[in-house]
Parts: sequence; C-alpha cells; structure tokens
Amino acid sequence: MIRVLLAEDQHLVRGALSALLSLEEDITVVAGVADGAAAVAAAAEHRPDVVLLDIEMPVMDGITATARILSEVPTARVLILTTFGRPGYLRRAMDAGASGFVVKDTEPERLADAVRKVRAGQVVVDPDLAVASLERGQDPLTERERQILRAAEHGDTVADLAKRLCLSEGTVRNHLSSAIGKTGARNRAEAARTARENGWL
Amino acid sequence: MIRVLLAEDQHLVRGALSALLSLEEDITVVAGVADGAAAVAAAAEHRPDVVLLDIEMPVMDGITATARILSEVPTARVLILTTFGRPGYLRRAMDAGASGFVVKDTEPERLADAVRKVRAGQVVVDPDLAVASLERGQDPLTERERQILRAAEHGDTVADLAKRLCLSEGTVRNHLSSAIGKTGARNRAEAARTARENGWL
DNA sequence: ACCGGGGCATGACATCTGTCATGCCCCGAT
DNA sequence: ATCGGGGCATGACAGATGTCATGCCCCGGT
Repeated sequence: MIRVLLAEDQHLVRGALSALLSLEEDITVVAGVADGAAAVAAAAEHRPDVVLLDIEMPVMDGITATARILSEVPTARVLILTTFGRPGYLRRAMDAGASGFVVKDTEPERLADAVRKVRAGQVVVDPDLAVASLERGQDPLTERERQILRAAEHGDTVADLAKRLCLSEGTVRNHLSSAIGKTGARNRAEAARTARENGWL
Repeated sequence: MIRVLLAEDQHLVRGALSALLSLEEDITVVAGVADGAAAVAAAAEHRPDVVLLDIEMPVMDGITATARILSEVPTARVLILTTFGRPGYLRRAMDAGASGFVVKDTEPERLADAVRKVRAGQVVVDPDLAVASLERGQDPLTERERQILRAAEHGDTVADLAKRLCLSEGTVRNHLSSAIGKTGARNRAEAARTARENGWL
C-alpha cells in the first residue's frame, strides 16, 4: 500500500484528486493539506511514501516545501503536480530534490503510474518539458532583479518600488534596465512576463 | 440519475472531478471535454441535466459556451466551476443564464449538493462573491478599452498596440488614459491588473 | 594582492507615457 | 432635430521610464 500525502490549495481539486487516487487498489491518501508549511508538518507526522505537491500555494510554495520535507523525512519521495510547465519550475524542483514533475494537463491514468514509479525510486519527468528546460538555460537574473521584477508585476511605479525596497530610484531603474536587457524585453512589463513564463520568479 | 457533462481544460483535474462526482449514487458523468466549443457539441449530443463549465478554457470560454448551450439545449442547467471568484465573472455568467457559480476552493462535499440544487431549479451562488459583485459594480470600460488593456497586459508598447489594432498612437494613448482613469490606476499595468481581477477582461 | 561580480548610488540624456484640449464622424435616444 | 456617448485623430506638455557612464563598497576566487 502506497501512502500518499496531498498538498494542493484548492479544496475542491484536492478532494477530487484524492477521489481519483483512492480508486487505485494500492494507493491510500493519508492526509490532504492546503499549503506548503502544512505539508511539511503533515509529512513529519504521517511519514508518507509519496508527497504530491502543488507549486503555487500560499504560505510556502511547493519547491521550498520539497527541500524541507526531504530534509525532515528523507525516506519520502516528492512528486510535483502543477498547473504550469515552466522550465524554471522543473529545474528548481529537481534541484530541491523532487523525484518527479507532472503537469495538471496529463491523462488521469498516468497519475497513479507516476506515483508508483516515484515510489519505486524512478524519476518521472515530461520529456518535452525536460527539453524546454535545457534549451532555455537557467535563470540569468540576480536576486535583486527578481525581487524588483516581482514587485513591478503589480504595476507599481519606480518611486513605489524604491520605497518598498529601501533603495534609491536610480538603483531601481538600473536593476530594471539590467533585467530588461537579460530577458531581451523592451520594458519592465515584458521582462516580468518572460521571467514569469520561464519560472524565474 | 443526474446526467452531468464536464468541461474543464486540465485533463487530470477533469478526471479527478469525474472520479469525485462518480462517488455519488445519483450522479453520472456522461462526458468530459476540454474546451467550450466541445462542450456545446457534447451538450447537443448527450443532452445532460447539468453542465459543469470551467471559465478559463481554450477555443471558447465558459461564459460564451453557457449562452450557446442554453440556446441549443434549454432543458440543461449550467453550473460554472472556476478557479477565480472574480465579481465580473459571476455577473457575466448569470447574465448568460448560468444557474450556479462555484469556485474551486469550496469543500468537495458541496459540489454534489450544488449539482443537485441546480438540477432542482435552484440557484447556487457563494454569498460573499455575490456581495463583492454588487459592491464593485459592473464593467465601466468600453469595448476598445478592454481590447487595449488585454493587449497591454503582454507588455507591448504603444506603437505595437497601434499597429496591431490599426489605430494611431495618440488614440491608443487616449483609450489607455481613459481606462487608467476609470480603474483608478496609476499606469497601464495597474489598470490591466485591476480590470483582470474584477473579471472585466 | 588583485580582479570581477553583485549591490548601491548619482547625474545626464533620449524616449516613452499619461494627460488634456480640440475636433470630426456616427449612431441611438429624447 | 438635437444631444450625448463612443470611436478616432492630432498636437502639446509634464512627468515617468530606460540607458549609459561613472564611481564606491564588499566579498569570494586566483
């Protein structure tokens, strides 16, 4: 019997995935949680065989949770299950120690297979996504540039960003300019967009 | 037996929801499709009692599909099931003739209830969302302004927008300025953001 | 000890953006 | 018939934005 912990913030989707997995003879869902921090706690308590983790979650994202869980429960395997097949997500998830990466658009039948394979020590990754991840290379942005792009997504002005990050306006403009250059964009919005699409934010 | 048609673009989520609904004694999922156009076709073919429709779907969105389905199969009831509880979505869905509106964060147990209530002719709406919808009022934007905001989200420059929409740059700036004023924003990015959050795009 | 990269800052400059006034056309409502 | 709203356009202007050069500090690698 494979014991699975399910972390997914949308309650209804979590319940539905639980129902789907419970149809399998050899799989039990031992717990379901709504954020990464709860996933770490639940993993320590239930010591599941496989942790199914969404990436976009409140409180703590799935990638950070992956690292925490594996350090506390080394016997567990982490299978990332996310909406967006962003190359940067895949890379960061694997770096954090995940054993698999499945997007929510795959056939339902494959989910149980992925869980079994991951449990058996195999690595499960969508081939197309792996290629995309290698092609696009890794994140060229510095930490500051990521911060500023994240903040710029909301439509804040340079003055706002400067205040929030306690920097001079000139410095903010410099970082923005640098990020725009590195992403090949033509303004901050486009830069934020491409960075987001690549999973760099 | 309540016959349900399921329209949801993420294959895995669709399968999971199907599994969840199939646990109920009185509910059968007669078909599952991945976009609005397919939903219209499947509704005509299967004539389901209830159509569960996601909003964000390729080819045709769930709100457009709602109107089409109801005109072709007036006996069907439409229950919108979506990730985002945007006020504008709710209003547009109800205007299109939907009988219910459920966000993906509700408790799994409530889904079957909602299906049954909708089948029985009742209207199912999250009370908080209904209040938010009334408070925020309806879309103040003109069609052009929506178009331009949608395009501006990608980070395009004024010149790009002008070319794509076959307008002069000055006109694009006027529409942008007007949209920025109506949304109470301080630049195009913020305007696009608030418009998106309210479900106006 | 030296070098390079990242972070921070300033100042100057060209360009882009947002605003406003003005005017034209079309259409539906009064 | 007139009025008002939406769409379209132009021109002008202030302020925001993106670029660039320059310089300082700190740190890790050689």
